[in-house]
Amino acid sequence: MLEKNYDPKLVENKIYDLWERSGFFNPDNLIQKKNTKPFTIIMPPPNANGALHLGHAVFVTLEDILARFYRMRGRKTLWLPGADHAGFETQVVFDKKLDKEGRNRFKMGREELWKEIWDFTQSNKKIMEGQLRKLGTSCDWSREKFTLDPDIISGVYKTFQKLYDDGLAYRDVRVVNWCPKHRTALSDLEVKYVEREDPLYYIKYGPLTIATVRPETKFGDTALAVNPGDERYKNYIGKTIDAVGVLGPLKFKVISDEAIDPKFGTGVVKVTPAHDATDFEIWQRHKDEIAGPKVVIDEGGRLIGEVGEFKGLKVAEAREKIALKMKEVGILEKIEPNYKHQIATCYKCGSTLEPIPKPQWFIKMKPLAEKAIKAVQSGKIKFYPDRSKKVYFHWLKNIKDWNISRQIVWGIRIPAWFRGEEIFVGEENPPGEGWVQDPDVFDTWFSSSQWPFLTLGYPKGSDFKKFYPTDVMETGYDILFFWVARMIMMGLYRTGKIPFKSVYLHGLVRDKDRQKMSKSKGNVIDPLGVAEIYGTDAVRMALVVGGTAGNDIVISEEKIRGYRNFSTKIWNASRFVLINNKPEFKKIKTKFSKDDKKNLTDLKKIKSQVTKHLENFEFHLASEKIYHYFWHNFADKIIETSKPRLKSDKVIESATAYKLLETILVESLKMLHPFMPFVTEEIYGNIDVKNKKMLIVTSW
RNA sequence: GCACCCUUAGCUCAGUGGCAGAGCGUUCCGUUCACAUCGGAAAGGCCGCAGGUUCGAUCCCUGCAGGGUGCACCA
Repeated sequence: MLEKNYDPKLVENKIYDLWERSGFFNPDNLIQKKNTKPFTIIMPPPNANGALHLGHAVFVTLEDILARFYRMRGRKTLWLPGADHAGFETQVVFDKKLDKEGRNRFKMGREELWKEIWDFTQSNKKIMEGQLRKLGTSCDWSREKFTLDPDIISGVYKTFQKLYDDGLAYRDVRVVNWCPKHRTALSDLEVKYVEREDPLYYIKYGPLTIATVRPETKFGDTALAVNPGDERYKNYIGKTIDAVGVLGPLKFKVISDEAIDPKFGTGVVKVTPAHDATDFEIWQRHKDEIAGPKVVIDEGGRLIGEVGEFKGLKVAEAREKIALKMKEVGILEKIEPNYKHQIATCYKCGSTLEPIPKPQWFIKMKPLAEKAIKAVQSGKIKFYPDRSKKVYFHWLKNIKDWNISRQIVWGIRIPAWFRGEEIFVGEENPPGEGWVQDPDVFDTWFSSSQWPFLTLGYPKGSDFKKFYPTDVMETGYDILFFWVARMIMMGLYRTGKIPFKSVYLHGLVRDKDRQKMSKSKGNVIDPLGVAEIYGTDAVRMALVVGGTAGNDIVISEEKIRGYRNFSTKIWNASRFVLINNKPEFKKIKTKFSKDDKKNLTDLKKIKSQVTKHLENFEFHLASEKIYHYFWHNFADKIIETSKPRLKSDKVIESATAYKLLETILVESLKMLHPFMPFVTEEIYGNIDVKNKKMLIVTSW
């Protein structure tokens, strides 16, 4: 019999243990219903570098709803959990930790650093696994993967080798997005553009004047450029002009290039191939005429090379001093003080990125992107919300090659070796002497892009044959490009098949004033903390109701409290039903009245609506419907009107009333189970029904 | 600059080509009843603005305004 009050603390751990020991999280222990296929979700592996936050609770809830729903519908359900080593992200977290301890990764050996981060992630991973359990995650722990498992690394190597052999992975020197603080290159997606006001300097180059916000790069200039159609400068094209530099006289060739916008500034540009990506490309088009990259800024953002007295200065300081000097020399024409422009910054630390030339590994994206576009256009992969595919197309149609080299230790080391001009790529060490391995590691997202098929043991694993393509990829819209698009590209490339049939994108979690949650604002809700107070079921419900695909999710403690009240309601209504059961009812043949039958028809209707909504990933509609039905139909009306009947002297009357309530209760618990698994399983365990199994595997 | 989204009750959000919805909040009433972690009731709306399509538009189309997000970029 149910206790007077529902206490999640007493119930949740016990129920989770029961589920876990039952083996039902593992599809191998489930019975497949006829004419159905397995149902597969690969969990977005949380980063093993910190505690779970509400964003994790969102994906756990939505995916757990799907897993439980399809499991109850008789499909062999695999929800495969994992953890991500999260290369750069973890490196940054660990850097901060080292900083607090007064240490620095640049002063540590590779092995030593690796070992420490390994231990750090392993202990985080363990904590995270416990937290996932607390949230009710019904995933198959026996298949859990880590992105640095040997088989995963081996698979990543094979993919890289295939890309290399197919000419899709190549090594090249490019001006890359360089973070001087973290001392690594970043992909274009990891660049955050912020608006800033800076002085715009107009500088004389002999007879011509250029405008720039970066006078400190002028030591790296190798030419001047104008638009070929610009009448003003027609006579200069191809000529070499004499100019006064801050360190003495200079000569520059004037070239013409379409990339120059005649309407901007003076229409003349200094070409600095080493420190500007566009200028680098201009140089590549004019290799015969002008000199290439002349590096004058180093990896730490300090001036180096032929920079005279400015050597060793940081960029910002050098800029001011150079401006003064230019004024002295008489080549500073004017300064526009508040020029508004966008600057590239590191998405993690906000440092201004320094474009510098570096040899890196790139992936040629166009051919991969075309197939990924087709897979969605043809409808093989569906997006929820549908509109997000427009964003997906837009990105893929304008995609640039992907820099996958990172100059950090934490990650999968690139399996490439160099010997002079020779390059060797392969899983095994190269034959012969004198090879040096690339010290760089892969961008984490490179390995993540292969997650769905590698976790299933591609190409030979039986799981791959059974569970691939997976059914749903459920993740946040903020990683549509980082992860989802790349998984589609790499899945198609490696396996020839789509990695998943549906993509469901949830939004960011915001507080009740629509603010993003952040530690500095002090509005962070710890999912485990509120689950401890109000119960996991309440937190899950609060995350689901009112949240639609692709839109941000608003949550507050009040809302969670509201759904705590709902679990109380479920508990008490169930308790009422169960205390009205009598042993003799079993023998009574009940006869439902007209009203009873109508109630049962209504129940059926609700059930089919909830089913439809879940099939369509309309979690908010399904949860609202069942919430409303249980509270305002079942508890408020059906239970209330049955009270006199339950007290009736005629056993057939009371037995029928009871039977009706029990029937509706059982069906309601089933419908509620995916959303609120703990309280429903606990109550179900106290109901005396025929051939009872655990609710988690009771037929929907 | 280009793209995408949003604008509905005090707040946060659902929703539909046919009388406008929920939660929270507010106000009032109610505790020997499964439940005060509750029940009952009420107040509260030009569905952003202007056109168009339609018998009928909050919903579909066009334009505008305000807000948000993404992508790109001119030195």
